[in-house]
Amino acid sequence: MDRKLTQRGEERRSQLMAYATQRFAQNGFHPTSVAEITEGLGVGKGVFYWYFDSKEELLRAILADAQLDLRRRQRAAVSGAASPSDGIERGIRASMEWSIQHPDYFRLFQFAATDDRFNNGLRKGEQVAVNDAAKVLAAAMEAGEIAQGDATLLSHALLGVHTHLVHLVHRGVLEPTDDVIDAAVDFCLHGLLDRPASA
Amino acid sequence: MDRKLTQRGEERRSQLMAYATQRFAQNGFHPTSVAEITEGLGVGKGVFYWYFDSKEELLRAILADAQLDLRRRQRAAVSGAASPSDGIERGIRASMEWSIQHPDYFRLFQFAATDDRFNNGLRKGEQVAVNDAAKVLAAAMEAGEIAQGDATLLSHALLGVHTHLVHLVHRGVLEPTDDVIDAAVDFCLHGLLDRPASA
DNA sequence: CGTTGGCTTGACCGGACAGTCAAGTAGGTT
DNA sequence: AACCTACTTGACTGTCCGGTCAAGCCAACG
Repeated sequence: MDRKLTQRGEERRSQLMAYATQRFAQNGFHPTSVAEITEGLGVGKGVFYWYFDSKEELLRAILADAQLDLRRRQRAAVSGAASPSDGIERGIRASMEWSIQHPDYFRLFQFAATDDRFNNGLRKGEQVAVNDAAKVLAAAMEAGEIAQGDATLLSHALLGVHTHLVHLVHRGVLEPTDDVIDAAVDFCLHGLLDRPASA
Repeated sequence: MDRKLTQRGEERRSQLMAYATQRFAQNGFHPTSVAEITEGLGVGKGVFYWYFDSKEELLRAILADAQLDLRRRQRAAVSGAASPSDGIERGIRASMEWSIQHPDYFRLFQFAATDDRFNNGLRKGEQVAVNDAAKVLAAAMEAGEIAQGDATLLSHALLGVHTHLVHLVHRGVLEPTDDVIDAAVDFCLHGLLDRPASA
């Protein structure tokens, strides 16, 4: 869908995306109908199809936006790092903070990962983020700051810890405090065996 | 749905569950219709509703079965452990092996975690498994085999590593070899900083 | 061989849903 | 004022879906 949009049009489009994000996250993608979205906004159904080709395209657009925002945040965090290993820590912290602050986006990512219709689009973005992380890890290995290993696989391990712990925060199992993030960082850096006394 | 089932009935029920598992995993729960399941099996639609109250109940039954099987495998693995830390390693290995061997179940778990209609049922089971793991971790801390920390949170961190790496195996990003499991175990035990040379 | 009850059939129902479209509105430009 | 075009409306369509049900089938048992 490529359409010339006025200022007003852009706002309407954003409004649709924001409301749909909320509904999809709370109610699920499939169970949420297009009519539910337009009615929730008090507009006619045609409005939706003026801005989006389909419900699927809408979700794809939402996911792309969210990924862009997350990556911006990650890049900004890592760019100020004093050393590779500091970059790792900043990356983990920034990712977790963002994910905790954006529960709806996080939830949509989780859903999209289970559906091939959307997963393919996500993978590209995840790939880029993981490659970035792997580069930092490789640099840290090079600098002797961390032990040798498969940088890509380790990046994914970090991602796994991040994802699962954030999920628990959103479920209310863990409090959204810095303690959780600290614990995640400690675990990623030291594992179970060799954890610093401060943990 | 409580119904007296003959041998034949039990087989039909299992057949429905097995086929639905496959379809749900490949095509998604919502996009897969009941008619698709019964037609795929070459039976009338009424057969489905003889064995299950609804599509939802079917998925719940599948998930419960899968969880039971996984927990059996985990318990068997951990029961033969020589020490708490050996139990941790066995638990991780058994869980990953099971998840790699049951991609459809794994995928349904992932989906169910994104949908409140099913997530609640899953949590109980996950809770039990995590509590088991936390007990082993606590014992290992007690025995001085691993550093002190929040055993529950650390169990979840292990779960996060497990889940994400298995996901990659199913996506074909990683080969389903023991190397992946070895790397996961190493990461969980030593983190990034203090990894043994063998890694 | 008749009866019981587990099992199967498939047409049917009410409703919901994604997407369309002809008609209309309104803000900006000339 | 006339006009253009971005935007909006909401009834409508065709389809599909979850679930029902009256009727029939058949294996087992007495």
